[in-house]
Amino acid sequence: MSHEPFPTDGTTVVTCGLPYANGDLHVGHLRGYVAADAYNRALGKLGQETAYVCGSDMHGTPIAVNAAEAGVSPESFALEYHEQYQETFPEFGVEFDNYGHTDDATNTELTRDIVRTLEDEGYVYEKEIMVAFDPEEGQALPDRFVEGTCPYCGERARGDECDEGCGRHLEPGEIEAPESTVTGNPAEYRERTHRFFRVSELQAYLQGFIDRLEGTENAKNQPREWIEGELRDWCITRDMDWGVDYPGEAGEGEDGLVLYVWVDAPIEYIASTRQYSERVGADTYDWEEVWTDDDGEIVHVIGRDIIQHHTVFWPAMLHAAGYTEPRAVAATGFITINGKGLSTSRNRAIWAREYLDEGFHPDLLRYYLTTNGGLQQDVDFSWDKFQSRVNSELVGALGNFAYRSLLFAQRNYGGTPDTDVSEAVADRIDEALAAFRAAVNDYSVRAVGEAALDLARFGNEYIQREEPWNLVDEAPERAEQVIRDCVQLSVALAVLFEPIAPDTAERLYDQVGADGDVHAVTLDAAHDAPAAEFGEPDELVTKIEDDRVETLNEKLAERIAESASDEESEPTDDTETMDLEPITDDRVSFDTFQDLDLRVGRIETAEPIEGADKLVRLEVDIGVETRQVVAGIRQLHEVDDLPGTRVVLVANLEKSELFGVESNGMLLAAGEEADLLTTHADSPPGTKIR
RNA sequence: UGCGGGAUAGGGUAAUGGCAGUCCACGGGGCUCAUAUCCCCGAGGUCCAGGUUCGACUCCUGGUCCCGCAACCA
Repeated sequence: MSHEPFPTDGTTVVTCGLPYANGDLHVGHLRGYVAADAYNRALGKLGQETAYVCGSDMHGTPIAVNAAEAGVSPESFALEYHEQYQETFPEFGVEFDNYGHTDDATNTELTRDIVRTLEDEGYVYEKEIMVAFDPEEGQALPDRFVEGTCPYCGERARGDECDEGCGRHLEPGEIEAPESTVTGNPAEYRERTHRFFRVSELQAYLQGFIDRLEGTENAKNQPREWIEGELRDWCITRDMDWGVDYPGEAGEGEDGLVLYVWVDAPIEYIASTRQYSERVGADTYDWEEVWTDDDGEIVHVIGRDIIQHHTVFWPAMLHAAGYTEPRAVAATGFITINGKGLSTSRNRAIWAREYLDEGFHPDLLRYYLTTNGGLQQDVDFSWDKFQSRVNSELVGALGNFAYRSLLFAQRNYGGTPDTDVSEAVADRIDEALAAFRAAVNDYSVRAVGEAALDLARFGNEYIQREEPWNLVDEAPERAEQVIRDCVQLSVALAVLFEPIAPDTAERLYDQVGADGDVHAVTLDAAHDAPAAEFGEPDELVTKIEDDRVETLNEKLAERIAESASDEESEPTDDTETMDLEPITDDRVSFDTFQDLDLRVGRIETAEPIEGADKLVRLEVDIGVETRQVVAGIRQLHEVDDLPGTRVVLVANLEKSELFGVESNGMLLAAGEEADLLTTHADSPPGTKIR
């Protein structure tokens, strides 16, 4: 890796975070993939040798669990999404040079290879650790699938950290009185041999790395404190079936261990580059030049939730295994919908498929997502803003300039007037090219888009100021000059805008009859002469009408409301298909039941707890006193409707604290969705339940 | 609540400690080849409270709000 400005002599790879093959694509995903695609295209425009690769992340517990629920193998479950992604990306102009997945042979073999190297280099050690095990389910319970009592302070704690008490990190096996967080079954410890990666030995290296790293501010700063603090070794194996088998001597995977998903996932970046290289030949693009040579340039575009993996564990692995370190990590912010957090479960999302089905051109969304805010900023999506930006910027500024210029040129000259571009306009184009180059070196796709839009605005200003329509008769030479300039500006716009809106750029390039492939040319093509003759231009971008936006807003609102009411009706509709837990065989004595002090309560006040999805803080009148209780009941119950509701409260449950709010008692509620229990006559608050 | 990131006009985005600028939207006026562009005028802003300073969006202290990760009394 160099720190020379782009273009460098080295070979670049641009990657984006692997989509997890577990659900449909929405605008939140698209933002990162489009940004990385645009960035890669922009690098190409600078003449940088580059490739854009990615792949689906197929492993990990959530896929295993969801596949089991769907009654299919994890492999076919994940593959189905993988294929869907593979089809969808090109529809948005996101064109990977290679798109693989983490379960293919290239990746699994390379992963085992790298792990073996880590072992050979002495970065891996075995350690016997006690792993929590659910004997009834016959299932190991890694990390947060177990909780119990902290051996240091006696507080309730998670398997890996005493989160509520002393805050200590807990090693597997330390926690006392473990139980499964999935089934609630008491867990027992079994001794297992796991493998650890000595990240701690790479601390000095990582400190240097983070100083060299380029990219967005959040990616460069967030890991600092961690890298400069105490680095712990990293357990890289898991007790699971689904994943890359650990490269064991006795036969791979024989001991039932797979690699932690965060080991094989980023290695897909390398594997995918390699697949590309092998397909096109090393003469065209050599993956080893990127990943093992000093002048390979690796640029990761990721979501800001996975910064730590890409700035600590990943460079540690690369360094220890003898690979090139990343030059830049650019972390994108998130997408909100109408100012609220995108939520797939509540259907508050704009789905990739939905957008296309509405018939909008992909370039419009590409433009919106890449230029609405800085890369690391959160960006809000609304159909209103979408319309406004498309109409005023793409239609009004860029589309209108190209259309009026080319139409005028075609009608008056049948194409490009036969004269040279003025020096002033050539200079203005150079200015735009410089802005474009600076944007790329700044990892700012937003500024790439701005460079084009600014030039379009200049074009409108220029043609307006010169009024060629008044000059054709009075000063024909002058008119020719102006229109020649405007046609050249259109050529430049096509070249500059290609990374952001590849198809729009291609159509514009066609309209001016330019030679060559606008996707392949470099920035100097902005000065290339257009065709002497070309036909009448078409509208580049279509305006979005108001009633269209109204309809879209209604659709979205309806859908969100619908999915909320679906959730409400689900528990009753689905009783037949629901897996009901068997009635437990253990009988309890009446005395044991008497130990519970259950009371009728009436909710007095209710307010949501900041930052929690389901929790609500309640004041509950139980006759003798009013209790503050925290309950996770927002799936089914509107916070505003709660006051006045009669509920059943476990009054003598030990106190606990959630999100920093004390909970003094527990409400009884049915099922996963927490359907509240109530009384049907009018027992006053405080009445004992028996 | 722990860790981290962030906050500049209605929406974006700039400003080595030195006149808060710019794009879109908004109000008024003008122009018109074009999918209503351009020009002129106007209204509107540094999250809050302290501090350092001749001078603070910028530096320091405290707070508020938003977001991510973790924790979601089931």
